[in-house]
Amino acid sequence: MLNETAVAVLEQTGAAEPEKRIRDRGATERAILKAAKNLLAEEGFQNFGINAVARRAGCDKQLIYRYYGGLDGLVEAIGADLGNWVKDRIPEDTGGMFLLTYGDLMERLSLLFLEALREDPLMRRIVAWEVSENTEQVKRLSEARSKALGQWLDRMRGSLTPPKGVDVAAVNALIFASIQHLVLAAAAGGQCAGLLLKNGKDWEKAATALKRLVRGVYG
Amino acid sequence: MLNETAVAVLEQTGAAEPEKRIRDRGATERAILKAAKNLLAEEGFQNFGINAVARRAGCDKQLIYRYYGGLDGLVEAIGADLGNWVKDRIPEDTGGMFLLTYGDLMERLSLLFLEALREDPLMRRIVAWEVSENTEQVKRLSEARSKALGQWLDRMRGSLTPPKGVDVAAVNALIFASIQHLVLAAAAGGQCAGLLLKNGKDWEKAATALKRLVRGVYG
DNA sequence: CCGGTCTGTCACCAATCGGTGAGTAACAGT
DNA sequence: ACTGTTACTCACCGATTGGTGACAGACCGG
Repeated sequence: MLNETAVAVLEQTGAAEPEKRIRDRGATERAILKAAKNLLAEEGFQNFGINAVARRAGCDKQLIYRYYGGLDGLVEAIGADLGNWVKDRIPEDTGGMFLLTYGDLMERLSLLFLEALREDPLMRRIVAWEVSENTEQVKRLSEARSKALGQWLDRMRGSLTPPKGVDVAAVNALIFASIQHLVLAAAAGGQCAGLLLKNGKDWEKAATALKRLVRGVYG
Repeated sequence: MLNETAVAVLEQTGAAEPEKRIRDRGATERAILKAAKNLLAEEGFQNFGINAVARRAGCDKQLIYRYYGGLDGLVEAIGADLGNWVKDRIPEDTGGMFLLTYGDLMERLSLLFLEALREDPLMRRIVAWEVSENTEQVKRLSEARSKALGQWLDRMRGSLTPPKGVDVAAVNALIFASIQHLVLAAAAGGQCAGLLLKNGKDWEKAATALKRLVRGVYG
C-alpha cells in the first residue's frame, strides 16, 4: 500500500508509472503501523513477519527497521496503541439499568466484554498469541493488553465494592477466561466444547448461560 | 533419535561411528510418531514441521512422506493416538465420595479436567493450536480431541441426569472454556487475567473458585 | 549553488522451509 | 548366488524468511 496521498495522485493521473511515493516519514510510519495491525488481525500471528508487514504497507522492510527498530519495536507500538482500546469501549450510560449490586455490575461487564471481544479481531489474535507463545514480544503485548483491560474494569466498576468471603480475583479470572476461550474457539472453529456458535441464536444461548454463571456466584 | 535398538548398540559399543540404524519399519514409524508428539508438546505448533520432526526422529523426512503421507497424515496419527487419552484418565473409583447430584458430578469433573490438562503439555498445545488456526490439519485434530473429551465425559457421567431448566450444554461449555483458558494462560505466562498461577497455593485458590462457580449454577 | 541529511529503494546474504527423484544397502524368496 | 523388494539416505529444487549494506533522489541550510 502506498501513502494515502500517493494513492490519490495515482488515481488522479491514472498513471501506470510508479509515480514516486511522497516523502513523508510520519505518514509512512502510520501506514506501517496500520498495516501491521490489519495483518495481525486478519492473518493471525502465524504469518506475522517483517516481510509480510512491509509487503502490506507497500514499503521496503528497511523502513521498519529504521522507524521501529524491527518487528519487536513494531509490536511494542501495537501494544502502546492498545491503550486506546479503553476509551473506545466505554459506554456513557449504564444501558438504562441501575447497577445496585456487584452481581449487576459483573453481569453487565461480562456481556460487554463478550460483545467487545467478538467484534475485535485484533484483540482476539493477541489473546490467541498470548496462550501460544512466550517470547518477549508476546510478553510485552500481553502486558499492554492486561493493563488496558484493567483500566477498563476500573472505569466501569465505579464505586461498587465486591462482596466479602469470595475470592473475587480468582472468580473473575475464571469468568473472563471462559469468555475469552469461548470467543476464540468460536472465531477459530465456530464452536466451543461441542457447543455451536455461529448465528445470533447460538450466541444468545451463550449469553444467558454466562449470565447464569455470573449470577450463580454473585447472586 | 535413532531406533531404540540402534541406540542400545551405540551405547554398548561406544562407537562414534554412525553404526547403521536397524531396518525395522515398525520401530521407525513409532519413533517418528513419538518424535512428533514430543516436538509438538515441547516446542508448540509454531516450529512443528516436516524437517523438525525428521530431525528429532533421527531419520530422513522422506520416511515421513512414505509412512504417513506427509505432515497431514502424521497429525492425523497423533489425533488417532489421542483416543488413548480417555482410558488413561479414567479413575476406577469416585475418589471415595458419592456423586449424588449433578452438581457433585460437575464439580468433580471440572477439577479432574483442570488437573489433567495441567499435566498434559501435548493436549495444551493442541488446544492452543485450535484457537489459533483453522486449517484442515487443526480441524481434524480438534475433532479427535473433542471426541475423546466427549467419550471421557460420557464414561464419567454414569447414569446421572442433568437438571431441567438449565442449558447444560452452554453452561458446561463455558465451564470447560474457563478451565482451558486458565490452564493455557498459566502455562504460557504464569498468570491469567492478572491472577498469578505459579505455585500450588495459587492453583488451590483457582480450584476453590472453580468449585464455587460450578456450585453456583448447579447447586 | 553546493554539501549534508533524510526518505526510500534495491540487491544481496545465509538459513530454512516443504517437497521430490535418484540412488544405496539390507533383507527375503527361489 | 542371483533377483526383486523393502528400508533408508542423500542431494537437490524453488520459495521464503530475517537481516544488512550500498545507492539514488528529495529536501534544507549554508
